[in-house]
Amino acid sequence: MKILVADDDPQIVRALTLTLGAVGYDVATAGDGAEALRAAVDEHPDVVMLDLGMPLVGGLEVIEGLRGWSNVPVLVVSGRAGAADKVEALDAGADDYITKPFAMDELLARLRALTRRTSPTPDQPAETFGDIRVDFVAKSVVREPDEAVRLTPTEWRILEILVRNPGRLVTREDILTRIWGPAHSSDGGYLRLYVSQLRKKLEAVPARPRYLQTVQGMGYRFVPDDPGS
Amino acid sequence: MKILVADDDPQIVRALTLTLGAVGYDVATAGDGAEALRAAVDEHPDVVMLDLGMPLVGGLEVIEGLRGWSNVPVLVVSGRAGAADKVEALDAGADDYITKPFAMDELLARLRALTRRTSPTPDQPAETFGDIRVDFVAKSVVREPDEAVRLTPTEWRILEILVRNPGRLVTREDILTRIWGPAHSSDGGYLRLYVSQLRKKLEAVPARPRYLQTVQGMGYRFVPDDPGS
DNA sequence: GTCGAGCGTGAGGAAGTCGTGAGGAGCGCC
DNA sequence: GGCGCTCCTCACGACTTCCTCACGCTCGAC
Repeated sequence: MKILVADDDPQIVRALTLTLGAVGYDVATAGDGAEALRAAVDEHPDVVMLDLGMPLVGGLEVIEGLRGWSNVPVLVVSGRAGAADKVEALDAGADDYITKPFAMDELLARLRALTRRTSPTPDQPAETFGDIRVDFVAKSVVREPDEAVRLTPTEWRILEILVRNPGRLVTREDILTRIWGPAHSSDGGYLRLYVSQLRKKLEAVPARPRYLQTVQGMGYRFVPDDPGS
Repeated sequence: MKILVADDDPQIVRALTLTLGAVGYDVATAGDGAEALRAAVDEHPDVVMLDLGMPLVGGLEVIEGLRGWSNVPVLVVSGRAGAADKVEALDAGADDYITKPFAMDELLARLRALTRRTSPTPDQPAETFGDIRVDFVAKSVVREPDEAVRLTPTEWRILEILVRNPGRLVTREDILTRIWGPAHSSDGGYLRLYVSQLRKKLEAVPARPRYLQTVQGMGYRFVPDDPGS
């Protein structure tokens, strides 16, 4: 999570850099408006903290400049407490406005609130192997280039467990309890069936599985493509 | 643009209703937290204004209740000016926090800032598929070149959820809670009905849906046109 | 070579899910 | 009150999914 701090007071910049860095933000800084715009282009911050009263290019102009091509969340930090200033900044495109002096707690909370809205979907959304693409977000499986593969809910759940553990052995018992609950810890024959159907739908040669491999007496293992070969 | 105002002081509610109504908002009101949650389910506001100090069910609990199934923007209005209160509310899921007494100008500006983020879709104001054009801004559907398609409010909401998640599977449960509130997580048969009616109005061959596809046992999926073919 | 355990796979019935037509309740509007 | 619209209930047929059963195969033990 990268944040751009723009303020013409070096002491404030320094204090914010330290504090924000300490709580885990990646911090970029700018000392005036022009620098802030340049930094926004170069660094692609996830959120911008902006002082209104900067020399040369003011905070308002920075907001307007940003909004031309980006919708990164902007938090304005200003010494001016008047409603007119706030209205002006917010209507120019700022997302929040906090007046100096401020409590660091509140600032951090407002930053969290701003970034919360824009950050979801951080992890790996998909996995591909062979000509198959498994999209965990869309919950869809397609055979490249464009053929949808239909899976039943149970098939999907088993595939997800396996593919989310690439290279690792997943015991039969593990899969059974995760799908049918703790009561089913031994296979009545259905797991075999579903794996069989998955292979029929996904493997080029179902009889000789390349990706959904059986480990005798233990369970199953998803073997991803080796990018090295 | 519909706004839900929740405050236990009738005078404030009255003042806000008048002012917000005058600037063009459609206003719903609630006098306590329980009422607020009920109104959120029934009215589906585009933004919620929440007083923290309400009797019975407090503002914080309302936020938590809302966040279980909705991500409507929440602006907290409170007499408590301490940083701790702000942090608590913002971290509970509120998007902004303003202290009483406040300037009406600023309140309106903050509301504009909040709704700006969520109402005009960040990417597209409209989506087209087949000979159908869905305009999110105008909340209208037309069959090209010029025939308006009439949707009921509920139909529109379901269509919007699906079309705003192109290619993604949307769980039946997800749709149900987002439209009928957290109490309805299992289908009594009405979702099926509305989807059926949507298909009748939008699909060329309702019996063989091209765009509004069913995923057995899981939910529905909007499959957009493939621009590549 | 024989045997048995573990696994893959086909067939088929039970159970559940989905689509759709008919129709009643509630509500605002004339 | 009558009308039109929307929401929701109910019921039934069609279809999908789940699971059982049975049988054949593979592979290691002896």
